[in-house]
Amino acid sequence: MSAAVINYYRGMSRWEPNARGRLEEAALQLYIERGFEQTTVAEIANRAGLTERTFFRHFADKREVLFAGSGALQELLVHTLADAPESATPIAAVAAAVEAAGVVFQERRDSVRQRQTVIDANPELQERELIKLASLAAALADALRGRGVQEPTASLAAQAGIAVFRISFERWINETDLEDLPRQIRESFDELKAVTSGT
Amino acid sequence: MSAAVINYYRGMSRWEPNARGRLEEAALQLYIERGFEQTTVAEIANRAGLTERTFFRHFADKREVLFAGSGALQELLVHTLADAPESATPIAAVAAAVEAAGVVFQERRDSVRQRQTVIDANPELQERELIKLASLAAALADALRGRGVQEPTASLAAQAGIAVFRISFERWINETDLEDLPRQIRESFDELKAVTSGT
DNA sequence: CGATCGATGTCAGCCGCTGTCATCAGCATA
DNA sequence: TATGCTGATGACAGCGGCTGACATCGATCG
Repeated sequence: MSAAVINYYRGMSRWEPNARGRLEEAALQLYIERGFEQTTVAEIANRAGLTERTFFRHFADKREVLFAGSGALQELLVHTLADAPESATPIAAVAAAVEAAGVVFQERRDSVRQRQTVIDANPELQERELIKLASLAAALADALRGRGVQEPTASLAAQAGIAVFRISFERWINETDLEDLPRQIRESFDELKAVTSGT
Repeated sequence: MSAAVINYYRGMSRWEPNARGRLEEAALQLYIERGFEQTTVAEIANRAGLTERTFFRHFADKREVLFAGSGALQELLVHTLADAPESATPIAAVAAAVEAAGVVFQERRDSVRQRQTVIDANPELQERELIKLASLAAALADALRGRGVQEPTASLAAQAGIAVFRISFERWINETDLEDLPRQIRESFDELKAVTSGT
């Protein structure tokens, strides 16, 4: 309809390109403007010039639109871990991967913060974030097993790494004076070492 | 209606007692029989002799009915941690709390397993479980801070403890030959120590 | 040129969940 | 004993998330 008219005058293809991206952008805007619960999927689709049905063809549910980048993050973690020297201990390999993720987050601090503000304001979104983090931990554990690490060592190292990331990330995003996330991550790994050494 | 009739003949109060418990029981049964998604709240309420509306007065949503016990678990963790000797290190205090939880789970292995089977079959329930675990970790971190432990040590020790619990629990519930959960927990704490010592 | 395809639109419908008001036994209190 | 209040439940309407089924129509391929 309206998109078709635009296309007609522009002489372009049937649909405006990048429907998925437009939906992501519209959703983030609205979640910030009105809050997650107060935003309907119909409103998001409308702002993107699409219909509600199309939204659900691109995203499994109303929450998932905020987590579109988690696949890429998982790949980064797994690849970085795989590239760690064979001699690296499990926790060192995990630390390298988590630190690499930290660098990426650091580079996009503003948008990361914006998104996190939305998530922190809504328990449903926190649930989704937690299961994504659990999925990352599972992927790390898998990658470790691929390097010959046995259970439960692989799962423990992976979970510990994700826990370190969570805690470092939270401090980095909340406290204005902690600007260096990778550094914060390194320090938290050291702190974890100190904490566990005194069982 | 039907409940009123029953009460009339029994000469008891207006409503059958323990509505909440009946709802929990009916829900678990149906989730096992047909699966979580295939069960409607109306069906649960019906089996419990109540209405859908009443279900939502007792539980915030369809998932929450499976997590009614999490409050008691949190209290157990916090109290056990508080009772640990003042001289105990943070991780040792956390270990004591998690181990106490392990004992409780051990005592109810059958019902725990049944419930976990339902959760493992459904991502929505896994999300809820993860946020409950995160809440437990937050409570442990709080309790540690109450003992004077600083951040990020408190959060790290708490998260590590929950990670150990998760991994131990998973192994305990999936492998028939690992019958002793508290023992599994102790061993995982030792393993964590070994893992982190080699950064 | 015609067939097929893929992204989107349209519509009907289920179900989770909520607000609102009614009901009515039990209890307290006059 | 009569009266009024309370708290748990029922009844009902309605919104919004989400899905299945079918229609549309430019692009692409043979």
